[in-house]
Amino acid sequence: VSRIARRIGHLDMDAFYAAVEQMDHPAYRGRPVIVCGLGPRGVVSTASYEARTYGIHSAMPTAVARKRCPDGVYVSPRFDRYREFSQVVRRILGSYSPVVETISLDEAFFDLTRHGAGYGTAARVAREIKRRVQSETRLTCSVGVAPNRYLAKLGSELDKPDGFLVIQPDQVQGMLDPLPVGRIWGVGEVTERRLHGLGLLRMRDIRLAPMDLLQREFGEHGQRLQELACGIDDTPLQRAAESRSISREATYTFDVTHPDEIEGEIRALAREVAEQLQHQSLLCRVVRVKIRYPDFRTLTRQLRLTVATDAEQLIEAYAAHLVRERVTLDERGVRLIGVGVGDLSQPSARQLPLFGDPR
DNA sequence: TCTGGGGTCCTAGGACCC
DNA sequence: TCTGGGGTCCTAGGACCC
Repeated sequence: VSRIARRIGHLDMDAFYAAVEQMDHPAYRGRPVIVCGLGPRGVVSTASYEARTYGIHSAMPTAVARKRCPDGVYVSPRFDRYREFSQVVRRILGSYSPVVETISLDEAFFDLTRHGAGYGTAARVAREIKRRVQSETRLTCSVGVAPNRYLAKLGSELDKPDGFLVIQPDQVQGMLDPLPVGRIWGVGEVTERRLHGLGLLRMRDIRLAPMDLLQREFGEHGQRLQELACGIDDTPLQRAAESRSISREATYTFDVTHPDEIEGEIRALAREVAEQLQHQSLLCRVVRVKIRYPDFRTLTRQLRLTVATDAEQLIEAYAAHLVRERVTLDERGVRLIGVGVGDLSQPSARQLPLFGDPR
């Protein structure tokens, strides 16, 4: 594969869910808005910038947020509404880029390479995209343009909200070196702690670290880590791939204690999963259940089927079997119950029913 | 203050087979 | 009597992302 210099863009809507709520509800504008699970076990999806000044951020328990900002506006997400805006943005990106890689409702990568060599034109086009998104959605976004995905995303992050940042190849090292290692895509809390333990605090430290140290500590991942710290990333943009799993799970306000009730919930979730499977015309060969105990210990049990299926009764029965036979339940009950299917495939002619559709 | 829901990818260990 | 090497498949758990 030839390695052609690229100009990749990344667009990130600013505090997206909260911004949509503020647009739809003028009374919310200028106030701290927190889009979150409203129950006692809910967490924050998105905090508006007003809310962030109270130290509220994504993934924070709603209870904590309420404590920090009792007068905030707390609302549950309306994904259908967000999807509408998301589609507008995607359409705009699609009119400038041959391939748009959607990461989530509020984030996407796009490719500006064909607009010409160098960064002059790419930057101009990206500016235009940003302007159009703003005028067509009335929402602000942040845009990064760089030689690859990883740097483009970093660019949009470094200059938000309402940001615009171009990172050219000769600026990469100077820009990355002082950044904390936690900014590397794929470095979460655990890896960050391990890196700190090794005395590697900034990207520069990883860039200069001996490869055998990184490889000893992180195995295969070590080399990738160093590449990212140097700003190297050759992964191409990809259109949304076929999904590899489908799942439904729920955390209950009160722990579910009775085994019959747990099985009932499992069956209901299994039916929803099967429904979606059928809706997407897919078959599964793995069924799994997930249980989280009150102490947050979490386990999964899965089983492989001999033939791929989308049959509601089968998926329901296997899920019920797994939780009955393979999960230890006691009087403490469970806080979360989940059902999922995996190893998805499209039905082939061979798998079509021989004597008509049994449904 | 107490930890969502939807995903992806990776690793390790055991069973099994030749 | 005391234990190979390589491969595949399956399961479970964990890190990570938005």
